[in-house]
Amino acid sequence: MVTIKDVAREARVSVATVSRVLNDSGPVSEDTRRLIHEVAGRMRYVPHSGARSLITSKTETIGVLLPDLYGEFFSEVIRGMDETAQRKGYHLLISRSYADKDGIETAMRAMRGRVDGVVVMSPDLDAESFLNVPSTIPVVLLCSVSRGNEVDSLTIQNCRGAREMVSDLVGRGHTRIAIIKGSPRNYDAAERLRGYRIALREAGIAPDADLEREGGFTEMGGYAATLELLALEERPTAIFATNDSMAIGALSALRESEVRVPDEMSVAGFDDIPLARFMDPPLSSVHVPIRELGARAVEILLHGVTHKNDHPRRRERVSTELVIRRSTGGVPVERPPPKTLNRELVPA
Amino acid sequence: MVTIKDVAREARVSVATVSRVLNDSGPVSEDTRRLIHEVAGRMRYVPHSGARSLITSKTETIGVLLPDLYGEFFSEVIRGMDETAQRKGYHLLISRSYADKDGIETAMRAMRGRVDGVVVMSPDLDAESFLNVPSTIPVVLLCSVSRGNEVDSLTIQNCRGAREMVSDLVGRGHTRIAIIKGSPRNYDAAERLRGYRIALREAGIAPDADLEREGGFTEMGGYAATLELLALEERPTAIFATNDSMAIGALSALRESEVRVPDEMSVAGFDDIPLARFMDPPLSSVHVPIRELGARAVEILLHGVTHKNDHPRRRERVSTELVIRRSTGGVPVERPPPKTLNRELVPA
DNA sequence: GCCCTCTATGTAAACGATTACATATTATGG
DNA sequence: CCATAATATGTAATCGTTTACATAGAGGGC
Repeated sequence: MVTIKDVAREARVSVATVSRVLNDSGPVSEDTRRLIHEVAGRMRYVPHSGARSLITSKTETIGVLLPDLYGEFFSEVIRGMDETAQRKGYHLLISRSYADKDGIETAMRAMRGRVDGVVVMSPDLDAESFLNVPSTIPVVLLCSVSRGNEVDSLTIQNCRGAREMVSDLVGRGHTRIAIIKGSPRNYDAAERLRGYRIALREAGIAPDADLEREGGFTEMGGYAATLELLALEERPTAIFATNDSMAIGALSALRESEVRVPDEMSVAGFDDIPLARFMDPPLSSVHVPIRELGARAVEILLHGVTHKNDHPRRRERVSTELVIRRSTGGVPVERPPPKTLNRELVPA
Repeated sequence: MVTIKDVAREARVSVATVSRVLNDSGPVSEDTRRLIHEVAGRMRYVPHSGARSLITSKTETIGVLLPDLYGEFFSEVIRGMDETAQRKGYHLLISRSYADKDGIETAMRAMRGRVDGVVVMSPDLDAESFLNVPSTIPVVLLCSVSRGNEVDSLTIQNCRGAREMVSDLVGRGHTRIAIIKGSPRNYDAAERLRGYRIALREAGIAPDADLEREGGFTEMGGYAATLELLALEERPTAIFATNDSMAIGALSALRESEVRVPDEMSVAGFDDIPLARFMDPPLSSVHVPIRELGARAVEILLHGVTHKNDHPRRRERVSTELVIRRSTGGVPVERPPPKTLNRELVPA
């Protein structure tokens, strides 16, 4: 592998000069500049990023810690992250970690010296506990509960979104509204459940434990939960799945059971993944700007990076938007999602 | 940030001893070993991976070059890669690159010194041309045409899979079978189209240009292409979409046009993404072991890494399997996918 | 008591870049 | 024509590790 020394030797100059030419730093005569470019090109010299980052202490890489890589939601988040990261000249080092504290800590250790900052997406409720290792590099907590004021955080307006969706169902005459929850240890899931309960209370509808099922955020889970709901003495007339994967599972179960949607049963999801509008019937959902979520997380992180992690901490929450399609009795109109990302600061 | 020197000073030993303890290399007395562990733990010392990899010339990271991060297919591939990579102690550096030669070259340069090998997934037909930069690090070409013998490659049995699916449609009595193609520059797309044409020829069905539409591998593209097909004088009775995203778009268009599936129109996809079986009706598809594909790519790459890229090159192709569900008139039976990955060596 | 072999530790040279500082050359101004 | 400044280049330290080699002491066999 050809190094800067090889280039210097071949061009009969010092490594310093080569470095100066390649980085456009310091004065170099036009002749040597041309010469070195020619030699470097001919020798196919490629700088060793690892070596460079050791001395500059910038890796131009940001780490991403994910709980699991599953489904279109994550695919879109990563896409958003990669887009902005790349635009700002950064790379993405992705690591799926076990959601527990140990897993996160191990992963964080492994990232030392490889990244300039980390986006941690660990919906697990006690995610922040890994912060007893006060990290010197910037961290953005994504979709996680954040208690302390050590790191920046970015979350989804889960509670409000869920509440709006359930209220909308109420407005359409439903009184027996079931929910398919995610894991109780999952922050997003917990917040969406909270929104559901608030909406019911506001509508004066008594909660019913039979109507709260867990689906683990997977299609299969939503499918199974729906079959359970259908087996109830007194069926619900609407199902609010707390993410789209489960809603898709629900639709599948309803079709197999020959329950017509939305005539006999309304179904709503959460996230509004790109697929949602292609479902049968098109799925009502709480729109989350998924890509922008990833993009914004990277932006916040890079702000921390440029300020050497010595900046006032932010706590942001991105807005959701109700998208009513046919699965809850809406009319088939597609409005394009808003161009700008609506977000708000969350008081500590 | 605390370095190995700090630990050495605090423990009153040399850096060499600290290094030996932390890596379990060379003899160290039990006393010093305990001492150093204690000190390192107390000071929260974390080795700087960048510095280490500079001297060991192992980064324990593998690069992944993707054409685009879109949909469940990529999400699953990455998942498969991450699983095996992590199991073998490697990280994933992911980069979405413009599919052209320049883009790949730039991305490859940027990875110098950051990774021990690269999985390049560039379905673009002239992907391998970037190899005029004879890379010294191992490369695995994933889902790309590979002409030379410079690198390992792993592909999908596209042609056979497509051929089997179309033959199956023929066997069910269809003679007007449309195809929704991907980009002609896409290797997978081209091969699937080839399989379709072979199957038609075998069945003695004359090709019909009207029945070949392009959908760009997206839901929207499949949706639009289907509307075009429905507008034809003489409609097809079956649509073979060359990936599931387009098939989902097709189902959506058919439903809106009130064409019943499979009674009036059969629909088949390719890839068999996890969602396929939850469609309405459940989507017949050519099953591709997506996660295993990613996993196997990493395995092949790591084989190259351990052999310092001085190993006989492999050219593998993973088998597909026909999965007939209701969208082409199948009966609703779900068989679990095979546990082991079927693959074969491809002669050069 | 001597030599050899272990074991435990330290010293210093890498790895491949960047960059502060020193030095040599040329240009400018009086 | 000399002092000074500007330009061009080289030297060597540095980043945080690993590791080959050197050294020192302990133990064992003769």
